[in-house]
Amino acid sequence: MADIVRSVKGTRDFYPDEMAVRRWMFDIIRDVSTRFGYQEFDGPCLEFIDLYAAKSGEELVKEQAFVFSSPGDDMLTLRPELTPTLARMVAQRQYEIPMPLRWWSIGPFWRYENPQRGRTREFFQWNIDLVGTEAVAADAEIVAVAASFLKETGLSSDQVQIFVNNRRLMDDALSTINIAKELRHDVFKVVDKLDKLSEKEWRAYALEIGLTEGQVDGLLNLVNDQDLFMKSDELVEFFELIKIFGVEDYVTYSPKVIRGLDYYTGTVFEAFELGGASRAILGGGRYDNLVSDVGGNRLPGVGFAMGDVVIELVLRDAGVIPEKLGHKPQVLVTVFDETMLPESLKIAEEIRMAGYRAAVYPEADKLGKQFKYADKLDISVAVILGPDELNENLVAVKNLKTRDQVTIGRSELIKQIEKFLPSLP
RNA sequence: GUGCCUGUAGCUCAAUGGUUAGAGCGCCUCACUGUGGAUGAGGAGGUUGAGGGUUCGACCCCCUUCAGGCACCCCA
Repeated sequence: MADIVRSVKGTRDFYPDEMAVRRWMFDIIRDVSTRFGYQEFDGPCLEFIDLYAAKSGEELVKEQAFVFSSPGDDMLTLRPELTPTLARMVAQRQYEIPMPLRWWSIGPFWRYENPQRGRTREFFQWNIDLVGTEAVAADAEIVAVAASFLKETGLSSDQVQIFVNNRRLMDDALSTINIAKELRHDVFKVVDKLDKLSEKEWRAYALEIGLTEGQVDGLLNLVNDQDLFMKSDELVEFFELIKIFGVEDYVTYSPKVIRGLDYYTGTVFEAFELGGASRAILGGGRYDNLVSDVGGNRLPGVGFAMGDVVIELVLRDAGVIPEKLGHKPQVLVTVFDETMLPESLKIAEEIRMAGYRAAVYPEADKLGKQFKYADKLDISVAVILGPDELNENLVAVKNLKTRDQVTIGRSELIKQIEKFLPSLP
């Protein structure tokens, strides 16, 4: 055992049970994305480091990306996020792609961080973007997609909420309490920290970046004003539209949501598990310059990203992951002895043609062992074909759940299996 | 990058510094050569993460190192 080469730190093995959960989540993501008219796309997992130098947060590339030189001495990186790739792909065909474009993607990403609960070094991320429009309806649609996903997984609006704010509104509001423009970037960071620090620590942090006591008080009033959104025509319209999308239960205004990243310009939002850990399930917002950094013309858009690790924890905690996932065989065809193997194979093929998942025990062995095997795989039906049955053109079918066994004519086989398999999972 | 905690059988864990490191579960065999979950009997499986030190004696104490977990940082 000690000789088995271990897996790379921060990566995960997906055994069939875990893979089934991942498949289930990804299927919901695909269903929701495509239902809203989004097209799937993907880029390479390897990119030149230059792609990220311009745009992403400094720390993301310098300290959190897997960077290495290729045998040809190119500086490459395993993609830590999708947006720069999306920006490049859009810029390359900026005047060919019909705008606005609706694209979505799910794939692996890598960040060199210390793994802990809810965070790995290799993870999957769902990205979805609506690019080429500044319409508020686009913002509402993207949030509606996020809400629809959460709803579809079985999470209730008591368990999860999407909090929405607007950077422009916050900018105006900060002006009313006389916070200088140069401080905005830092102030956004301060607001972002609000729920992560104690009030005392938070106040100290706010003062440290250069705010006065009066400004800190003003800021506190601001971020506790649940009606602040009424001062923003954009947000008023946004929430009207959210009602029409039918997801208003899942969406709330919050002046505390601001997002750390610099490139957001308008609507910003984050989904949180309520009551549980306060880590964001997904986050996104409106940006004005998707492609200008990679050499395109100004192109506004709105989108969000969701990692698979946190959402899976939330889904697990909420107990909404279905019990029986995956595609184990439904029927095991036993092999009585070596001479019977061809007949068993024939029967299995017959069952498959009828649309059931059937596996043949691959060799002749004690029936008890074969049953035990079926048991461990949670297979519900076994087919037994011995010399007695073969001589009279019969076959025995056993319901492993109820222990009922019947011997019937070969032509009745499928009908009997149907009786024993109540519903297709 | 920083801090804290933990490494003993496949898994979950025991074992005052003192014989040959144990248990439950799991695994294999048999009771049961045409029938599984139960029961009983037997069996396999360990360089106690690795290296060094202290000691008459180390799973236990000390140092180093590796790995894992958690938290900070940052973010999905």
